[in-house]
Amino acid sequence: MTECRQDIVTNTSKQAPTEREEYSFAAIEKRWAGYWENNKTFKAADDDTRPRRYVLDMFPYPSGDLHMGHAEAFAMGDVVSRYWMLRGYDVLHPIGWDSFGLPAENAAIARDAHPAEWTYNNIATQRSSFERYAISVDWDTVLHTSDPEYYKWTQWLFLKFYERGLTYRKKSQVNWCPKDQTVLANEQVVDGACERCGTEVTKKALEQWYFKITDYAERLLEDMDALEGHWPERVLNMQRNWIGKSTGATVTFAIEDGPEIEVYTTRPDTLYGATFMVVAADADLAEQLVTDDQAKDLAAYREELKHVSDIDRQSADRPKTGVYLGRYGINPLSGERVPVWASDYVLADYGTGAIMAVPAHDQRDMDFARAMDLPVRMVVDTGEDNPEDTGIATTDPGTNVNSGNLNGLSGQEAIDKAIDLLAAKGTGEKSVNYRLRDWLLSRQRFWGTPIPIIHCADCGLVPVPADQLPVQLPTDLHGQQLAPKGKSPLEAAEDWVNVECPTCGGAAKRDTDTMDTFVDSSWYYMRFTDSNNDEEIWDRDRLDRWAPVDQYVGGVEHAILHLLYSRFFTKALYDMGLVSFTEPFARLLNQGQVLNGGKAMSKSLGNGVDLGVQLDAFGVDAIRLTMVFASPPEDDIDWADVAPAASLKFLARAWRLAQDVQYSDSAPGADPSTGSLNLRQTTHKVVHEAESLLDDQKFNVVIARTMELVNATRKEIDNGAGAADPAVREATEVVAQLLSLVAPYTAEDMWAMLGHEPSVSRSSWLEVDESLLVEDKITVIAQVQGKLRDRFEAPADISDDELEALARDSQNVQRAIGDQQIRKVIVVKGKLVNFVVG
RNA sequence: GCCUCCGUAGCCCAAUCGGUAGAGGCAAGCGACUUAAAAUCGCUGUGUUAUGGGUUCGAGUCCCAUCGGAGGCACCA
Repeated sequence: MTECRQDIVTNTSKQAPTEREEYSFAAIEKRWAGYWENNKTFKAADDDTRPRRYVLDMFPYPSGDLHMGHAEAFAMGDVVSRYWMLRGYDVLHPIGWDSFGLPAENAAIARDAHPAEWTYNNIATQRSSFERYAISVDWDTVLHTSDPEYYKWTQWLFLKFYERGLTYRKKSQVNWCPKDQTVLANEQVVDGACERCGTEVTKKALEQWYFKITDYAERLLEDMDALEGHWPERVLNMQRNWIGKSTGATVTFAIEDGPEIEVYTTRPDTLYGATFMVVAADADLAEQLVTDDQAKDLAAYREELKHVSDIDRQSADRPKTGVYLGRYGINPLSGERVPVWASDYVLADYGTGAIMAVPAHDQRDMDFARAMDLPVRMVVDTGEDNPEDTGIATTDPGTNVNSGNLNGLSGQEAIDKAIDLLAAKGTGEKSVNYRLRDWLLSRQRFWGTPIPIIHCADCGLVPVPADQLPVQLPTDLHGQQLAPKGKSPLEAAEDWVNVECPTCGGAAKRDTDTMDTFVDSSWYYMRFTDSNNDEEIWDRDRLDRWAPVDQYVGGVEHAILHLLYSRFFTKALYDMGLVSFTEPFARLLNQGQVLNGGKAMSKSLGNGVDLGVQLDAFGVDAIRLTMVFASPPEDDIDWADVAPAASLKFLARAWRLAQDVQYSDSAPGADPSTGSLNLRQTTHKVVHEAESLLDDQKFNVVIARTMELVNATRKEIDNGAGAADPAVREATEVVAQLLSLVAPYTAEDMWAMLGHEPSVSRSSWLEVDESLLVEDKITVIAQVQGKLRDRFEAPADISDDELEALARDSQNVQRAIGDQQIRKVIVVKGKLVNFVVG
């Protein structure tokens, strides 16, 4: 931490180079190192004197030192934070670490150590790099999710959720990573593989802890409407896909000599085409339904399925398999008897785990029907070839046929009518389904928040009383004791596991699983408003003053996982009356990735670019500038395409402006209105544009405008009014302010050279003089039939009539019109005249 | 298969409301300074705005289709 920075001289007073020198990023970095931290320049005041803003970067995982990806993300967040500070807001810009997680455990196993050691060493390294990188954070807010002072409250929240029935245990077929030896949430399985290590995920029947996020599916979906325009379209789309809402009907089928079963369908209009039923082979339902005669077949089929991997199982073109259960169901509308089958193409945990199969209008059912030689009946005529003949299911809307009372209806009409008929008989109703599953939160690993539950043989699940929180991780486990064994390493800590039941005082055991680290990060943004509170989770007033986050910045890889979980937590806490808002992040910016040669940097490809090496070669400011200028923030940056050397050149060019002013007769506070009008117009135009560009997150364009201003100022110094001109000072001050958003060292140095007290971050933003934005002369274009024919200069306040007259006088225009008749003249004020002829 | 976004100069990218296609940078070329070079300064931008239609006085911008790229969901009934 700070002790790593002894080499750096700390400064607390105004300073500037005392004689003319060359731009040296190393010298400038040295001059300002430690300044902002020592002076708490970026500490949130929380004093109600100014409007507030809360800027948050997704907190880092302490995997080692900072890398290029951190450098980009934090450069973007800093632009926003520093800009708002310059605009006079009281900005909360906190920093902390997401410090629980597997890599620490693996490192501990490898070096026979405790995960805390590796974790906190890495945090110290990253902190030191952040300081060098000069991000504008309030260092008093630091928190680590692995600190007992933090996870105490994670456990407290877990119990709040438990009280409300939002946390529960359930046994089911869960995703299991054989390499990490732990269960995984649905969101952590990507293409059938573990999101973290890439190992193919298998299924295991286990009893695990869940959060009931499905209770919030509809609100998570609905509330996205309010985020429209403030979150990237892509992220909203991804979350909508993930929630996967569908509307249809649940339909009850009676079973001959058996229990009735419900099915879910989005196409109740095709009910008359249901020629068989299928239940999920791995569901209990299959076992309940199967007749004694068929029981053997079902058992054999289930055994077979155990050997099919998840990846194979999910591929749609795999031949359909299944087994007849020996039963018949009764179609509630037609009264028809239909056989009941079991297959793995029906999922146990979606809908009711059973379907009515309509082979004519669903390709999966068609494939099954063909494989098992089951009947196919067309009930919707779409005008396409009859699926009974082609084997190709038709799914478009059409006119119902062979459908009793539904005949002649089509599309939504038929669906509504079918539901009405079912409802009248009490055998079905309209219903909604979501693809979203409950969040599996328990993990069989050590380095995470312990689940604060005690298992008592007599009392069952007993929450750890609030006054006994936190349930701390044992500190005496290390090395191999932490190795994955398929059950939690905590089980080995016998002293820790065996406790008295808080209810009956009898012998009991602690829950030995730990929480998914996404639980930790679901609420950290709230804790940041009151990080050091050891009395309560947060002071409600403080939280309400700052939250929700005004601007959140982070990678799109969390589009579903973290962002969805955090939204869920916020809504659940709102319902518990613990917070007064329902969405955590008002605005979201997804910065792109930093690539190299078109590919993501990785060790295996050997194309990594080391951030430290870049910083040493070009300086912090040039690297930050390169990150921001390269492309729009959300686009990827290919490091092979950018030129940090050019950024460095530009910074030197800007810095020299300040030096020229410093060594001229210019004095701070000179009245700029006595200076070059031309340069002043440019300066005010640039500031004016920068304001809207920054609001629109077009940071790369802001840099381009700053470059223009630097060019114009250089020209004024060399071939115009000279360095002592007050307009040159004004322009250079604006350059320093704009640069302070991305190049804090250079900007601070310029500000000092211009004779101001630090910090430039605390200076006041130039108030745009509207009169300087008005141009006195404008270029007007003349068109004939929308084609450009001439352009000419005119006074800015020219009237439409005069403008038209001027255009008529143009020889080019007259030539283009020739002897054609002018039918219409369109005049756009101060811009163009268009003659419509013919 | 379904859903989103994107396609502008050799490259990265600009272009409020539909109104002059080019702001900034890279690369390239030329010039000034220099014994020379580096650094610095200056000058140099003609392109099917992916393609084809449509709307409009006027389309990079709006609509439709196609092609290409990126991403998400997917045996979800």
